[in-house]
Amino acid sequence: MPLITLPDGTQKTFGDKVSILEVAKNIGPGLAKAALAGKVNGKLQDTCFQIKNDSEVTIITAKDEEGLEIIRHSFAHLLGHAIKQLYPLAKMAIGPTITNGFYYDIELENPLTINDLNKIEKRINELINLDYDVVVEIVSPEIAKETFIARNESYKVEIIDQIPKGEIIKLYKHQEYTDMCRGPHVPNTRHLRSFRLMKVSGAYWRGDSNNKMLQRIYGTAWRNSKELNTYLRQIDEAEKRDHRKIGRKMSLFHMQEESPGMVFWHHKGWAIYQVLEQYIRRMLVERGYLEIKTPQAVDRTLWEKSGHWEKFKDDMFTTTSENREYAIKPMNCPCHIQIFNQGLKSYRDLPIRLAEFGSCHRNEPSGSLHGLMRVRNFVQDDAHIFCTESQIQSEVGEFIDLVFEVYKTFGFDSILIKLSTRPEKRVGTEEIWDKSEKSLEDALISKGLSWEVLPGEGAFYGPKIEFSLKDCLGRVWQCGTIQVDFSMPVRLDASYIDEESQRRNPVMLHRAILGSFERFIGILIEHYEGRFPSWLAPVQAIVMGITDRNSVACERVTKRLCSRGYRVESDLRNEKVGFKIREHTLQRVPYLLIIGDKEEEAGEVAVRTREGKDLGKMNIDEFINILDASIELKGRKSSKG
RNA sequence: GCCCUUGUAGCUCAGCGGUAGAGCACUCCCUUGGUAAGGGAGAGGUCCCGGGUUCAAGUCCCGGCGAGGGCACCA
Repeated sequence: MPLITLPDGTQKTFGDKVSILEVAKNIGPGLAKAALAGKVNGKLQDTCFQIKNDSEVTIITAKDEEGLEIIRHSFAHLLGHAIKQLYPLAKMAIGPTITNGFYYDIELENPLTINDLNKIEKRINELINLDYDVVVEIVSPEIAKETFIARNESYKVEIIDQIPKGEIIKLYKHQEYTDMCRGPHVPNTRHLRSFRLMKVSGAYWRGDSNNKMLQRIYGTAWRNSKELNTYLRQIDEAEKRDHRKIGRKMSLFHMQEESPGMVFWHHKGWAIYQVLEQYIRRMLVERGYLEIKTPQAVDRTLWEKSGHWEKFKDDMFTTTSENREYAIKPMNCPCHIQIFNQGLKSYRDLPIRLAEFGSCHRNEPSGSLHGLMRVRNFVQDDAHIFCTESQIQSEVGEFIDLVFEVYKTFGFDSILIKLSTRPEKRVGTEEIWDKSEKSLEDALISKGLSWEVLPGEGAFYGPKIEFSLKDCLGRVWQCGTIQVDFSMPVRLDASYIDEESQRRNPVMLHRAILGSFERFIGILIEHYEGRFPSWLAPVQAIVMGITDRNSVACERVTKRLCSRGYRVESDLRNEKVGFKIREHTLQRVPYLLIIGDKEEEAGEVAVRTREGKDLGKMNIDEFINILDASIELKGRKSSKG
């Protein structure tokens, strides 16, 4: 007689066994109807699962996060059901859940189109309306294999072959369709209502580019139509913020076929870029960094020495001259070591922090290019810290503080930290890797931070910490990084003289805060939806007259503001003021200054914000105070900090 | 790089075998108007590039290049 303990502490006994559904029924018919699955001693089970021993049981409904996960997973099976009805020759591979939904990888003769997607969606809706039961069957791997061989599902057979012998397999039957899964799944399709098939794309079997490419159908699924619609609206919102669209509308930059993956910065985009660069430069100078500049093209031999040639030669742009082969630098570090290597260094000189806003080129695969986010030519706010082993922790610690301070300046206050450890392909001994990984961990601990470990994701020369920020739509962007490197200084003969007059190799810390300027500006465009805070706004104020009688006064004000270093333009076109206000508001100019006869006479300007707020009339100095305060705040959410 | 989609005016898009279209933007004219679009006229295109099919090709087919969405990659 199993003793069932419910989350609220209530205990119940049943016969010699009891199913989760029966437990739910016993609690109440409403719960039984809503039950999607159960958690028995912490493990999720189908509602038909028979409990034989004393257990803690929780009934899972759509209200639970796990319930939503189950709904999404079941939708993948339902998609399979519809697919096999419409395309009997389809071979189903895997259909997992993902953030906001699910996908299914399928092998099909013909490529699916948007039309097919509509057709499949229609069929799914027809199946949903049948409210059929999903039946679970527990079988041996042998039976499962027979089942899928009979169904000509070679991918499923391949998966079964990798399941350890003796393990049981659950088959989920959606009428004539059979799928295989750990489960649990919803007991009936009436729990599956709110979904949308989003897109089709290619995806390699088992994520390996040597394998066949399958067709992947992405879907989103939710508890109810309200949640679904909220999600769809969110996607629209994200689309409106697309930095490529806003970049064109605001004339910040453009790209063109002749140089794929490289940016033509227009003066307005470049203004943003410059403000960022000056800001970071100032932060670095305050912290003892030395700014340098190194060559764009460097002889192949240096890249061979550094180890980059072997691993990345196909991903570098190269050029030749007089029988010598050069690589356009894909990164700055080997060059920074060359500067470090000039002159003998003492332990007293360390740490040496060399910073460069170095333009790098990487021949990224064409399919990976994406607006400003993934380009072939980029500039990092790059620096390399040469230090002793005992200085690592404090240097990493100081860097962490710097990263947090910079991100706060843009209003990013949710920062995720990841620690990437040794990858398969790597240089350096195990001992060095142990030491490097530990020093990063220790620095994080000393700052009281929590982090996620990404095993095997480190660079080939060392482990790294990555800093990702969440933008206003909750999207996560990886920007900052700090990487420990014991290898490169050895490979490129960097050394210093220690306390005992011994020549030693310094440790090198690679680090960046923004990552690439290109990407970071892309993130900012989307984060602010083009409404840059005043310190970044390409045009901080527009001066416009009511009639052309006011043009001279406008020009005078513009000139005065420009001469003080503000980015200000006048709009003297023969248009009504309403037209100009509309246009510059759409151009997201923070302040609109209007001068009519009255203002001109009083030596004032009427100030309106891009939010449509009327700040009233004031003289220029008063406006300068407002602008200064706004610039001083930068992107921070309050004037403190 | 791989799969699918896609490339027409500065921008957003329509046209899908038979002499290139719209809206906005642009130029000129009228208008000098007080806080999100005043009116009129005009100019503007090797329909991405190269082949092919056809009496005839933005339109159909093949190849290249670019872009979009994914996958893979990301020092």
